[in-house]
Amino acid sequence: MTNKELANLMYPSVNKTISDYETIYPERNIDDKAVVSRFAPSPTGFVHMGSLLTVFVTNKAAKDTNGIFYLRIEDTDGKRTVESIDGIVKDLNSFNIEIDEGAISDNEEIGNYGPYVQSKRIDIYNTFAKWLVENDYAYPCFCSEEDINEIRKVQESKKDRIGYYGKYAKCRFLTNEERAERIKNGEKFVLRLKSTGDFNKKVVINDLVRGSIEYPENDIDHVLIKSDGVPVYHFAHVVDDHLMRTTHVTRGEEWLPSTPLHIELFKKFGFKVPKYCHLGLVMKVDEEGVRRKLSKRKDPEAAVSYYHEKGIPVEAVKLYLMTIANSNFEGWMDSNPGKSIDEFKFDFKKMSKSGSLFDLEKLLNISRNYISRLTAREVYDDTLKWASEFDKEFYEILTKYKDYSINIFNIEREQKKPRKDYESYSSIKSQVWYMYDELFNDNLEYDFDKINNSEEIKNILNEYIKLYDEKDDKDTWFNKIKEVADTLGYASDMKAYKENPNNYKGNVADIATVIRVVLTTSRVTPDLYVIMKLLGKDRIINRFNKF
RNA sequence: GGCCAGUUGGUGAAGUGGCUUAACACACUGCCCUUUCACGGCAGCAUUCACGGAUUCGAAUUCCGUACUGGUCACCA
Repeated sequence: MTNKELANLMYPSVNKTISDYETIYPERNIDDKAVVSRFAPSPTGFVHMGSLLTVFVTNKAAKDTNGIFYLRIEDTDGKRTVESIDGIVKDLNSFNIEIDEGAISDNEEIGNYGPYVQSKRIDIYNTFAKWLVENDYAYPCFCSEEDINEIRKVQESKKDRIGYYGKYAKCRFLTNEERAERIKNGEKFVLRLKSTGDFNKKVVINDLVRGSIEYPENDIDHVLIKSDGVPVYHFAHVVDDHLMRTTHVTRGEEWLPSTPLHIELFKKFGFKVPKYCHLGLVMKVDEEGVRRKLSKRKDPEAAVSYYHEKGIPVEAVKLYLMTIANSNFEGWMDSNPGKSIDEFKFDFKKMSKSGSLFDLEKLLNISRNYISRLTAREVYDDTLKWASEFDKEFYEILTKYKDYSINIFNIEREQKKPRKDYESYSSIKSQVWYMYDELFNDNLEYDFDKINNSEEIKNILNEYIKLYDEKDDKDTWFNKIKEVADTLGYASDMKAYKENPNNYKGNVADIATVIRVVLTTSRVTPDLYVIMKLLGKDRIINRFNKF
């Protein structure tokens, strides 16, 4: 019996050839240097921070070269419950990552190289599988799980390499007649590669991130198609990335060891091997001080939604990702102030080979800097948007006092080096709450410093309110605080105070602190002069009386 | 256990044989400025690049070995 006859028996419904598909999915008509790349997640819910880095970098590489970035859904695992892809699409959208082609919802897609969902490509895989059988590059295997375990036991006892290969690959030695017989009897089978690799020879992987890496050639007769007719990752990867004309395969470094298999498959088909970019994993140090992969299950900060809840600007997350992706990015930013991240040329070669530690501290710092460069109006709009979803109370206040809020956000903003105290939109309320009477009313805890005697505090307030005038400019305003200091026996001149502290009850800073704390409860606030201007005399008097 | 990769300060890292007495950024510490905080300024923070050996006039940078960390060895991706 010929291989062709066997192939027909195995894949009776196949009615196309590989060259048919080559015609349907022709080489892309784009520049030689253009990168065609993809994000290919399995549909297990939402996008993980590590994946987001991969997506980001992959997408950037395509954009930088006027290439194509597409989304392919790898849903070939029957055990993982197939969920909607909406979560993935939503997360991508929320980071403004544009998809040129691919699935855009559970039953819609764009682009001419689809379907982009692997479970809809079974006919294609079968066509390629059939070709392998015809050419003696693959064969049906009838081994059960027990058979495989048996083989492993033998290999372990002989200290041989584990795996279905060479003389251990029992079904490799069946005749086509035997194969046909068993198939006709309805026996389940998987399709296995008939590997021609030699473990003692080396194959070189030219990885864009890692340079050239030598591996032993693959000689394992890997399963290509499972007994349910669905391909495994390895096979789908080769078929899809060829047909979709992918030029750059970006994936986690966990795929490195199976790359020799992928290369063998590409070569058997006579396809061009794409460029590989194996990225280091994003790590974190957990409570026990152990360095490990950032986990979707254990680490809240692994989920992309965490950043939305926290109100960390999408742009800041992107900037952070780029700093871990290409370490020269920060320097580039500094020497190109105001330029968009889009103008930065990303380079795979500059990526770190080892997995980088996820640093929330650094992200927040970038976020602080980013927010400090926005206009007060932008801060208002973004915060309002955030609050509409995550803080209804604040949302209402912001809506009610729009102009007032914008003025608050503008404190010490329009200067060369703006204030950097908002690390996220969620943190803003806790820094400006005292500006709003609605939030100022309950359970006030005043954080006084040196002067904490209420009689003395009232004295100071009484003395001060006599002098306060809303129309004062900043110097006049401060001179009046000095005046109160002088009247009550505090030093108005800091130098004089430092020389002879014992001659005074305290100094002008203590007086300013009292006013500050009575108005805001806090010792730490932005410029008190501006705060008082914004509060207005009525509120000031109220708060003085309230104390 | 086999195969592969990685290892520069608290963190991200620059660095590809002499310009490195190891850049930059974050964090941290001290001082200064100052009505608080922040900003800013100044200073400090790895005599050393996991360890051992080799090559060399010279090594974080090349080679070998060891250790540690990570990945992988499924009809999961």
